[in-house]
Amino acid sequence: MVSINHVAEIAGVSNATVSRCINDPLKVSKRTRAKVQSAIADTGYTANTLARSFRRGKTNMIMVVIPSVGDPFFTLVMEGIRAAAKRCGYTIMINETQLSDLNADEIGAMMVSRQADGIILLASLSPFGNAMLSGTSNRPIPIVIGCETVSSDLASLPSVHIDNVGAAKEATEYLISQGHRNVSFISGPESSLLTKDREYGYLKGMLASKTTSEYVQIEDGGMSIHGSAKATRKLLSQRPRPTAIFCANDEMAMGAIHEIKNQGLSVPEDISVIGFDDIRYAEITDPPLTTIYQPAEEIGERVFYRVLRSIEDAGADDDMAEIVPHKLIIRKSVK
Amino acid sequence: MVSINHVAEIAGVSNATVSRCINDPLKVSKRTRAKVQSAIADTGYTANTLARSFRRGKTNMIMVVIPSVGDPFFTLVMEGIRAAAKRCGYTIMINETQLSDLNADEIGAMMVSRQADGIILLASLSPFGNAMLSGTSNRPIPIVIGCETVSSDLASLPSVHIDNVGAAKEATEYLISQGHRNVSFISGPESSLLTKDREYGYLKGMLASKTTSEYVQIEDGGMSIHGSAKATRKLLSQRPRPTAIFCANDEMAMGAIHEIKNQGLSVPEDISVIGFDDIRYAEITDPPLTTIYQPAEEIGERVFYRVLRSIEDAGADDDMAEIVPHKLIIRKSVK
DNA sequence: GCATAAAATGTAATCGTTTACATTTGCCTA
DNA sequence: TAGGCAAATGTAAACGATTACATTTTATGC
Repeated sequence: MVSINHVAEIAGVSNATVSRCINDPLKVSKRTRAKVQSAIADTGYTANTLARSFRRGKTNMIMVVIPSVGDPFFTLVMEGIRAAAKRCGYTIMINETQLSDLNADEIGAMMVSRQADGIILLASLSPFGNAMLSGTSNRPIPIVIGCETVSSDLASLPSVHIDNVGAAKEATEYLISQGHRNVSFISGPESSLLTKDREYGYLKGMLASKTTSEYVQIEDGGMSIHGSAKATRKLLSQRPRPTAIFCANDEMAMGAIHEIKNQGLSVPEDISVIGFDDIRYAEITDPPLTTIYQPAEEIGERVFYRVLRSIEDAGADDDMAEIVPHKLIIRKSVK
Repeated sequence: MVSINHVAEIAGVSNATVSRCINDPLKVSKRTRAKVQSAIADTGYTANTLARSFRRGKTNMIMVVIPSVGDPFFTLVMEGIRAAAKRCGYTIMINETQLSDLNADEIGAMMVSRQADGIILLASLSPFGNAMLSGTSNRPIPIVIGCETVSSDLASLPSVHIDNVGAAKEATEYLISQGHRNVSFISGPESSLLTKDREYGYLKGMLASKTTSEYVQIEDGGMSIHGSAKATRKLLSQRPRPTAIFCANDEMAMGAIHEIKNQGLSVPEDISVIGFDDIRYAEITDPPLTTIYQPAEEIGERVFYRVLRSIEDAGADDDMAEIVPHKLIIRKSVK
């Protein structure tokens, strides 16, 4: 493999000159620049990224930890991250880590491995404290949470997300305003704090209304289509039967709709369904899904810039939560 | 940041001993091992991955190039890759590159950047030749194609995929066997060779039958829900109207079904729809989607081991295509 | 043409590991 | 206890880039 020294030899200059020619071309005379460039072309030289990153102590990579690459919502967030990263000359590395596997120590290990300049966490952490996460100054590299929130057990981390509690409350209130009294909620796993926030929002919405405060029913849908279908089956078998089901994300709403139809009932005539996220399938479900829209790409973009700012200026990190607006999208799955 | 030298000093040994203690503990005496280990624990030392990779000339990373991280089918393939990679101590790096952006030169650049020990391409290459892709020995690091096929313009590359032509022909023949004569095909973009193969399979199926050989209709659905909906609208406006639509992937089938219903028609009573891939949504569409199943995780696993073999033994690379079996899954979208 | 400043280039140290080779230590046997 | 061999450890040179500092070349003004 051709190295910078090889190029230097061919061009008849020192390796330092070749390096300058690549990284700061104006520092080298036109004549030598031409020589070096043709030597580079002749040899087909490309800088060894590892050597460079090692020496510079900077990889220009951001690691994104994501619970599931297949999630259509996170895909959009990723898209926002990717676009911003590209603009800024960063490469993103996706690390798919199941929620349950993820604990603060593992993140700590990632942080010190120096393979990335920063970490974006599209997942919540298990509530095990870790020195590296407490306090800006202890973190070897910056870490920002997107979409999710942080357990209060941990020192707070900078984050970008919607007001999950408020949005879920809004969705619940919408169902109530449509005349629903028996509203059930299909939640995600314990490990997803964001889901707990939505659950809390549901509860707040239900309890705020005298008419519904007695009917509160929560079933775990495991954040999957099948889990949600199963949860729906259980909900439908209970009496009084829910007239509306609020799912913690759209994919679970799809599972719920499927199961409701399977039982010979129809949406929204018999049961209304409302989702969360507004993924790309939401408008083509049958009926089209009423849901909460999150500005996914914007979250991605903001979360990236947040990390970038901390990379460039370690002091800029402020551990604040940045709240972006959500929106209720009314389609046809709620009557 | 604490380095190996620091640990060595604390433990009162040389850095070489610390290194051995980490990489080949049996080579160091029990007594020193204990000293070193406690020094590591005291200092919280973690090896600098960059320095290590640089020195070793090996990163233990595999780069996966994927057209869209959100694609539910590729997600499954990724899952297979990831599981196998984990077993073998490799980290995977996902590089999402839009099909249209991807050309052989860019891949070449990735190859020489040495950031990964191997490349898995879940995408086809633009038909621009590149010396690095022609002939095993020219490639700095191994590259294997998964799911997709390679343009014959390029020298062949090792690959793992189903028989797309055969599977598409089978799907078409199934429609014909159900009595359909006017079968239309919704294809993907030119850049996706896999889609072209499926198109070719469709053509073969249609032309093999005297009854359908005159009706051949192909519309570009751009591999997206919306593109497919648009293509479907066009197909439905034509006379004679298709009685069945074969979509090059399931997501486009979802778009087609949505549009058919939008027009007040029903599936499969008025129009039958068949998809390809058997993604997780296929069984919850309304009606559940008849489609071609691909062993996605198995493909991922095989493609990983293929790369691994080439990494461990450069001569093992054989440029052969490995064909895995597919299966027609009959659900309710075809009558 | 000379002094001087500025620009261009070269020299060599450095980043943190690994590892070939050299040296020391420990153990066993005669 | 000396001799010899194996095991354990140390020494120092890589890996390929960047960069502070030293040196050379070029440009400028007189």
